[in-house]
Amino acid sequence: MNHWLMKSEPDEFSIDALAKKKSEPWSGVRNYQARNYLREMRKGDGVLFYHSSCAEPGVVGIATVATAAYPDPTQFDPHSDYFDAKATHATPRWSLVDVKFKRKLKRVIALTELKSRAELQGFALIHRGNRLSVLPVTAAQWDFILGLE
DNA sequence: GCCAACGTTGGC
DNA sequence: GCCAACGTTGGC
Repeated sequence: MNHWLMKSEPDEFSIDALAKKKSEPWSGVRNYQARNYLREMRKGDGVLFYHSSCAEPGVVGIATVATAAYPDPTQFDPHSDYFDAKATHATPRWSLVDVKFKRKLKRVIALTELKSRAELQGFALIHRGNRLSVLPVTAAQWDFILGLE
């Protein structure tokens, strides 16, 4: 099993929204590196749910990858913000996975706290300038972060 | 294929 | 709201 971190703006889609919906197609990723990580995901992989662009950015919950990657339907929808005229059903460009709620953390593990930990200095999230919305997490990083809870 | 312009992300 | 980082686009 692999581990990942997925960012979401809580004003758009929060951990509480995921809790209500149980499972959600993670549409709208339009970055090739992030897309490639989505394609590497397997059902059952662990996901740290991260709130970005908000008062307290940080890890707020745990989710599970519920499906392998499949074509993101919003790329074919001309009415969608995520429409991509260059994508076709024969050659889809963008992928998504379904993400299933597991649980909220007892507290927010803030970005500032993650940055302060020597154990996480190799963690992609805390590298300055990293804007990827989907990131790999090592088993050691996963265990350490959840150990902070 | 280079690279300047532009747009987006996201912390602060 | 600012701005640094950086991915994408498009002219050449």
